[in-house]
Amino acid sequence: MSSIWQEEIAAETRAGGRISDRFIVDKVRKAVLTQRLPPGTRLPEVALGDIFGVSRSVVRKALTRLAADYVVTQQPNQVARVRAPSIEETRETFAARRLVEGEVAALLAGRLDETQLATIASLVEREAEAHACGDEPARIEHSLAIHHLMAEHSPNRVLGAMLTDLILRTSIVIALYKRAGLASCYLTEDHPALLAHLRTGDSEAARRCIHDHLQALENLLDLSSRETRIDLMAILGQREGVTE
Amino acid sequence: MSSIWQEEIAAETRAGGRISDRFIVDKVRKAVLTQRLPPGTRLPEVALGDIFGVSRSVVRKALTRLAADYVVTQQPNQVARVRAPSIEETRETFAARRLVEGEVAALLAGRLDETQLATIASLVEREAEAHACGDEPARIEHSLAIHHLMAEHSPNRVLGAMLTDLILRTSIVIALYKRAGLASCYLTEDHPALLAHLRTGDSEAARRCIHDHLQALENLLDLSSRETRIDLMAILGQREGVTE
DNA sequence: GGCGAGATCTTTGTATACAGAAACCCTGTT
DNA sequence: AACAGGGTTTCTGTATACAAAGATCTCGCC
Repeated sequence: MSSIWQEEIAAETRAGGRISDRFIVDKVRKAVLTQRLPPGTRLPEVALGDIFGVSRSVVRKALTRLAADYVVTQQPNQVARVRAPSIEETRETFAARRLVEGEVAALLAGRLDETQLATIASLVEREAEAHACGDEPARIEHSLAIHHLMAEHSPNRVLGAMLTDLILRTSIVIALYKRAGLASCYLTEDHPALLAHLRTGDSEAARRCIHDHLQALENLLDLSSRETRIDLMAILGQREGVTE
Repeated sequence: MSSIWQEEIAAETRAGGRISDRFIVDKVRKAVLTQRLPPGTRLPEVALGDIFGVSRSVVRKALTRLAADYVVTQQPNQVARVRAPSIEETRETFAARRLVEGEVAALLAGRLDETQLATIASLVEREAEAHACGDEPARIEHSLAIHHLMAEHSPNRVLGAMLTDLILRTSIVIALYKRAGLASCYLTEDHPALLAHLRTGDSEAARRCIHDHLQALENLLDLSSRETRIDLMAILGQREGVTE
C-alpha cells in the first residue's frame, strides 16, 4: 500500500531540500542493501516518480546511475529491476574485493594517524557491543563503516573508489545468499586483528588479514550451486513493484 | 566549423540504425582517447544533440554514463567537460591497473586455448609491424586490442569489467601526459614476453610481466609535478565546444 | 585603465506530451 | 484443460517547453 520511504521524503522536503537523483540513488541503494527491495523487484519509472514526488526525468537519471553501479538492470523497453547477481558473480565479486581491499589495507597500514585509528577502534568496539545485544542492523552498520572508512582514506583514491563499489556489491550478495539459519555474519576476531595490523604498520599482515576475513565471510554464504537458490523465474515472474 | 563525426553519423543513419545514447558514448569515448576532444573541452547538450541529430534527452543519458566512466565531469548547472585527470590520479590509475591486470594475467595464464593464443600472437605481430611502419594509430589499436582481449576473457568477469574501465582511463592519461618528444610508447619485448608466459602458464611470471610493462609505460610519461603540465585555468578558461 | 553592477544570453534542470514496444488479459478454439 | 490470437493496458524512448542558474558582455564609475 504505502511506500517504504514516506518519512525520509517528508523529512527531506521539510528540510527545504528538493529531491534530486542523488537522493533517489541513495534511498534505493540502501533499500536494496537491507533487502527491503529484494532482487527482481520491478522499479517502474512513474511509480518511483510518484513516490518521490518528481517526474520521470529525475528517476531516469537515478536509474541510469544505479545501473552503472550494478544495483539494477536496465534492458531496452523493459522495466528496471533490482539485480540478482548469480552465484558465479558472487564468487567473482568476493575475489575482486579480496584483491582490492587487501591492497588498500596494505597501503593503509602504518599510515593512519591516531584520530583515524581511534575512530576505527570505536567502531570495532561498537560492532562487538551491537552483536552482544543482538542488534544485527546496528552491527552491520558499524562493520560497513569500518570498511568504508578504509576505502575513503585509501592513499590511492582510484582504488578507494573501486573498493567503495565492491563493498556495496558484496553487501548486496551477502544479504542475498546468507545461509538461511544464520543470524549474523559476525567474525569475532577479524576486525580487532585488522586494527592491530593497521596500527603496527605490518602491510602484509593487514593484507592477509583482510584476505582471510573476506574468505571467511564468503564461506559463511550458501553458494551451493546445485540448486540455484535464486530462482530467476520465480523472482522475475511476479508483479510486485515498489509499492505493495 | 563542422563536426568530427559527420561520416560516422551518416553511415549509422544510412544503415538504418537510429542514434542511441550508446552510439554517442562510444564516439565521445573514442574521440577523447584519440585526443580529438582534448581535456577541458566543453560538451554542451544542445550542441551534441544537433551534431548527432537527437534531442537533449539522449545526450543527457550519454553524458551521465560518460561521467560514470570518468570520461567527462558533470557539475550541477554547468556544462559537461572532458575530464583532465591530475598527475596524482594518473599515478593512482596506473597503480590500480597494475594490481588488477596483474591478477587477470595470473588467472589467465595457462587457461587460454590455442585459438585465443593465436589471436594474441597475431595482434602482437601486427603491433610490431605497425610500429616498424611508423603507423602509430594502428600500433595503439593493436596494443589496446591485446589488453582488451585479456579483460574480455578474464575468468573473473568482475575483474574483467574493472580492467576494461582501467584500460580506458590509462589510455586517456597516456594521451594526455605523453612526453612531448616521444613518438611512440612502444616497448619491444613486453607483449611477446607476456604471450609466452600466458602460453606456458606461469602465473607469477605473467603477473610480473604485466606489472613491469605498466610500470615502464608509466615511466615513459611526463609526470613531473613541479610544473603542472595540465594548466586547468588555461584549459577551462577557453570557450571551445565540440564544434570548431 | 581597472573594476563592479546590471542586462543579456547561454545552458542546464525538470516536467510533460506523444509514439511505440512489451506485457497482460480475455476470449475462442481445439 | 491447454493454447493461440487480438485488443487493452502499462511502461519506456524521445522530443519539447518553460524556469532557473550560470556565464558573458556592456556600461558607468573610480
